[in-house]
Amino acid sequence: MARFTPRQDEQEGLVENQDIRKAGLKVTLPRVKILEILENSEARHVSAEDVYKQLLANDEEIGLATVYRVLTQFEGAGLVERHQFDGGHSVFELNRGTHHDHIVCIRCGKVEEFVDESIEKRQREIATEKGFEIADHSLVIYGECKKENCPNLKE
Amino acid sequence: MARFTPRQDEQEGLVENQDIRKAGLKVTLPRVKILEILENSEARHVSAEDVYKQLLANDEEIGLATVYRVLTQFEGAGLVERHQFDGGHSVFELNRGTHHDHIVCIRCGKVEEFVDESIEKRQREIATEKGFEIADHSLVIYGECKKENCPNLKE
DNA sequence: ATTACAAATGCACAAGCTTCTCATTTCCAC
DNA sequence: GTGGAAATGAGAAGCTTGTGCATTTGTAAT
Ligand SMILES: [Mn+2]
Ligand SMILES: [Mn+2]
Ligand SMILES: [Zn+2]
Ligand SMILES: [Zn+2]
Repeated sequence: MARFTPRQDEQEGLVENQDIRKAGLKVTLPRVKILEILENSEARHVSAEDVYKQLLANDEEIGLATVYRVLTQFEGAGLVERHQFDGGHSVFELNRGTHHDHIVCIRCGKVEEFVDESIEKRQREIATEKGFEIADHSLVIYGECKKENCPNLKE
Repeated sequence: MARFTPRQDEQEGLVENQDIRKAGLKVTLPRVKILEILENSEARHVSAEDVYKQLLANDEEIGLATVYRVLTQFEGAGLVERHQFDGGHSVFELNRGTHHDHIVCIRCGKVEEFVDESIEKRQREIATEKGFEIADHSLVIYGECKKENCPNLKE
């Protein structure tokens, strides 16, 4: 009966297992579960602690150290991106292949995304002017979202 | 002879003592020394640890906790600005009253500054589009500075 | 100059986030 | 199925930043 049992990744129709392999990493249960959480989580931008708490809620016995290790490896492999919004701790999001910047509500923490080609272009020009070979950039706008939408302002 | 002894701050021709007072803070030796370091330090952008090490080098007996406390108070008073470049720890710089953004060399850590009004304007427009009341923003370009200038690339 | 008291400091300690250590377990090529 | 390298879990440790408290310092009024 074992002969016709499909492998788990085929069974569940997941594409991410191949992504993990492509990154040169062994396909382990923690890595698969963490990737699932990144895919399915309500919030697109999550901290390591957020991922860990989700794992606990799903009764997965995965250590916090592993979460940090795996997220860092996924970052190195280009599977996820790490951001450092003000406040010190990192947040991660699945790399969907399209660059974007962020606007964050300083009251409720909501994160929205945007792309502006004219800003991108000016950044490239500035780097060139300064003699820098640009590798990356981080643009975060901080503000207060609309009062009627902001969960931290119901008075 | 004491009658005609000028106060120390007049004696040294420093303007910052008044700035500290204007912020509603007592003019204490640690605060004066820390402000001096921010004014005179070679690097415009320094970490709390950098400031602390400078103090030690100057034989000042000022605790690291005081450095953090004072820098945070100066930030609150608008005397200094705090930035969170990638890497986890904060860097501080004297507030010279003019907003600017930063471009950082990922090899040697060098920081240069720039202002681009078209980027500033687009940011304001994007915030408005998204229904955010803009409070602040952080734009950092990461790249590699010119090889002949980069101290971490002499081969 | 002395006094008087709130404010600030230094030290030790603690919090919060992240990384490391290492014994044990898991994946995977054979 | 087995072997062995790679990965994990649990906890300790590291790093930056903040706090509690006894002591010192700055300030303004004597
Ligand atoms: Mn995003
Ligand atoms: Mn600057
Ligand atoms: Zn909000
Ligand atoms: Zn450089």
